Amino acid sequence: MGNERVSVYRRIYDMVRKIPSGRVATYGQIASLVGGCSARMVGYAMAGVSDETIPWQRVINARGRISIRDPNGYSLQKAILEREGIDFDESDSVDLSVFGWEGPI
DNA sequence: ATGTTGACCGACT
DNA sequence: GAGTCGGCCAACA
Repeated sequence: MGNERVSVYRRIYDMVRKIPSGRVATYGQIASLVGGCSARMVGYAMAGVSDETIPWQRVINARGRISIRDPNGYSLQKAILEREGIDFDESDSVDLSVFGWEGPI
């Protein structure tokens, strides 16, 4: 408790930092864990990331697909995730039951 | 202030 | 599977 001083964005980024390499989380999952924000806010927060220490690439949508519309950003995210060991099936989707993050303990 | 646009989501057709 | 819709809410014009 007692973290109301910290902005929601900061808490979103802190939660995203907890996702281990080789795992992915969904926007809604992060929003739910952080509380007080919607999946849309998480997506918006990810879009503005410039900090190298934030593993923004490990956040994908609830269907297990990459949500970036820009083709360059899309292939960048996919490439990084594949390098981390994430598998994409023939329809470019990740099996969340295999690679989905279980959450912070 | 108002309107539009998103790296969303779930329900529906 | 593909579209559409309403709800969500910050950022921007």
